[in-house]
Amino acid sequence: MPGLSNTARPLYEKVKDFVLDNIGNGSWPQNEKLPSEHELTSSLGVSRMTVHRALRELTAEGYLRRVQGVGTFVSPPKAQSTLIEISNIITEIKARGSQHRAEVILLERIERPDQMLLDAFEFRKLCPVDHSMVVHYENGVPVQLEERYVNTELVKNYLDQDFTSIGTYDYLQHSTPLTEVEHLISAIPATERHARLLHIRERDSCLVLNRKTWTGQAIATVNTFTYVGSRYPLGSRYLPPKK
Amino acid sequence: MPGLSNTARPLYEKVKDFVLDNIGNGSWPQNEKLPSEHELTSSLGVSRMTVHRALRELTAEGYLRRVQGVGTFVSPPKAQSTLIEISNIITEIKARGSQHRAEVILLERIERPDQMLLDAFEFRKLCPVDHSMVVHYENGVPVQLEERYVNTELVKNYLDQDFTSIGTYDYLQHSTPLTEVEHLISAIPATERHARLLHIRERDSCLVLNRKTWTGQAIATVNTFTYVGSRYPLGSRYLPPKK
DNA sequence: TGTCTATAGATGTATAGACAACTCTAGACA
DNA sequence: TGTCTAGAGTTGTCTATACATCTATAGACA
Repeated sequence: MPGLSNTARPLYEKVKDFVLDNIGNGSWPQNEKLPSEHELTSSLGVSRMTVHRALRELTAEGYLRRVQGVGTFVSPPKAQSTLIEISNIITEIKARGSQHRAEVILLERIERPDQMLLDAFEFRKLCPVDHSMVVHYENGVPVQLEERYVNTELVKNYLDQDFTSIGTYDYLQHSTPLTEVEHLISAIPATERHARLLHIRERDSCLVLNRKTWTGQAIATVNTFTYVGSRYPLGSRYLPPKK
Repeated sequence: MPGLSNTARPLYEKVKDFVLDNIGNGSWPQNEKLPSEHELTSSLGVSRMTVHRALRELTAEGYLRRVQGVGTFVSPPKAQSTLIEISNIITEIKARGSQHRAEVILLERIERPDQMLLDAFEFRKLCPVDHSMVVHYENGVPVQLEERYVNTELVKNYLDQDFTSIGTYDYLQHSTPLTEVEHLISAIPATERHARLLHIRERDSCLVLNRKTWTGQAIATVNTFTYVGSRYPLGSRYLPPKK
């Protein structure tokens, strides 16, 4: 019982607090070897399974590193690699209390993709591609140009959906759950077309989020989102799980 | 034993696979109520703790939603909000096999910050700020301008560290573990200074990652990274935990 | 000196059982 | 009819125990 707080939390949470405290106040510096599960079990007066669960979760959260047969160690502090959450623009606009509207600029089927598209899809054999462009407005102001290319072999009836109301991913998620995703964020100067659609000047800076989706071997979609930089930055906030 | 794979994985992993399979092939659609732990226990022939661990981890990973006293349900598919990992540029350059070099452009102490700085730090009382600018090179090509403002009250001896070799965060992490972080990604046109330091043209598009760090109430740092968009995009790849 | 092996010690997984906490509902009761 | 209550069902936590698996090392042995 020495060291464990007496608030009404589960025991394994108290053990986690105990460990985080020791890391936080410097008692257990980086790469320090923790007491073994057995030692913690007897010194804290809880069962080994409880200690084990606490240490396992802290490991999953990045605070500890465990090596079977050796021991448990304090990990170097994280957040030198940090997570950012990219959310669906429709839900985000609504979450901000703004009004959302979408406008379909283009819907077409490309029967014979050019070389650039073929490369992007890593095609082995030729296959038609569906192409869509949608502009999203927040309170009447255009904030995002969304461009999608979809492999027709993998997603049927892509062009039939309602592009103005459905979430970016919802359609694909329903048809093919558990896919792989690749993201790439970059900055580009606005082309003449960008400028016209987003009400900005040519060569203004745009934030581009490129998203590729896989199912098995073949690539199903390439989505490109162009955000107007200053109007719509991507953001996130990380709060450590410390209570 | 019906339904569990026979590869050499731990049992709770097999149970997770079993659940993910049923979600993936549509047997258990969105919001479907899963069999209770007791039912899974007897139908799969494993103990309840094993089932419980599998379901708990799948819940933490976002696949399930559990309500005490009611049951377990299939969550709507995730990845409409997706995670991106931002890594330290030094380690990333080295991971790509390139050579890294950094050049200190400026080191100064601002005794009386102007209004813009005061706002960024949300200062209550006046306090000097340390300011640094470093350019990072990959194989001799400038790829990033790193600008930091540090509250001197919270981080002592900031200007004494070796800016060219130490990781972006390492120093701060050592002195103050378990901090809060806020990120903002945006795109801006290069100023004359950017253009000169990064060997690009004025008004070229730059990717900006703004990072604020907090310890308790006061803000410790505001970091600004300017990536040259096309040369150094931010990226990530998400692979579902399916084996 | 070098190599192999047995072993201690650590973490990883699995089980059975018990109790706690929460939700919903059928049925008692006014 | 409306309200309250007891209970069944479900998930959450905790313990005690056992065995598996991995690692490092001390000591036997060539």
